[in-house]
Amino acid sequence: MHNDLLPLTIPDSEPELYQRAIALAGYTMKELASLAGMPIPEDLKRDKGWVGMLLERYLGASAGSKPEQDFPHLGVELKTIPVNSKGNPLETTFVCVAPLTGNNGITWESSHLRKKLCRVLWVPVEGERSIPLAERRIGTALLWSPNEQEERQLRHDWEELMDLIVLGKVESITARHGEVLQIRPKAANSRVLTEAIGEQGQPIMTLPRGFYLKKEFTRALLARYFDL
DNA sequence: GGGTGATCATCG
DNA sequence: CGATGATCACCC
Repeated sequence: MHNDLLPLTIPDSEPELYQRAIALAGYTMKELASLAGMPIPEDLKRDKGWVGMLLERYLGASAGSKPEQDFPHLGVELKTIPVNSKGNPLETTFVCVAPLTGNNGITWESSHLRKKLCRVLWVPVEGERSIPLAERRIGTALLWSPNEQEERQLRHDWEELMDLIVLGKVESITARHGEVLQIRPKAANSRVLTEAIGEQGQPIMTLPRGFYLKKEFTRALLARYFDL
């Protein structure tokens, strides 16, 4: 362990960010939390974002709640991804909130989702519940941008899902829509409501939704780099 | 309420 | 037993 692992500055270039991420590979949550002076919860039941926050700290991401990328000056988004012993994702990946109103004139090119996914620093983390949180290890990070096929898939699903939203069919959307991208609830609980477009074009109140990447999509992109 | 970080837990 | 729908904590 070395204190160089915990910089107090934000990275000023993409290579620097990448080097910081790579340097974390192999360390356990216990080691990193200890050096950062962060208490470790027993599990993630009530601290679901804990690993993400820990990594933000080590990589110099501007913490907090911004609809922007984690590294706006670099145009890079940070995502931690829980994986099993084979390196396959254990969970889908939240990308951003699905906009349910104000979508006139919004295109794939101008979409929030495309911006978030144009450059992502993926940090795999052991996520199996059989491993105590403190003993889980960081994997080897990778910098990714969608290739032609991935962008095509994302765009296709995004356009299909956004069409349903704009046409007032948001409440008929299930997680089964979309090949690589899905829309699921994203809220504190099922009583939370937000405005959307109803079937007759009228305003309705509905559960807030988010865009999530399906596991097969992230599995494939991780493998694409692993096999290099 | 609407964002950030995500995983939980029930059900088919 | 994996995926869908639900939920947890914190910020402003």
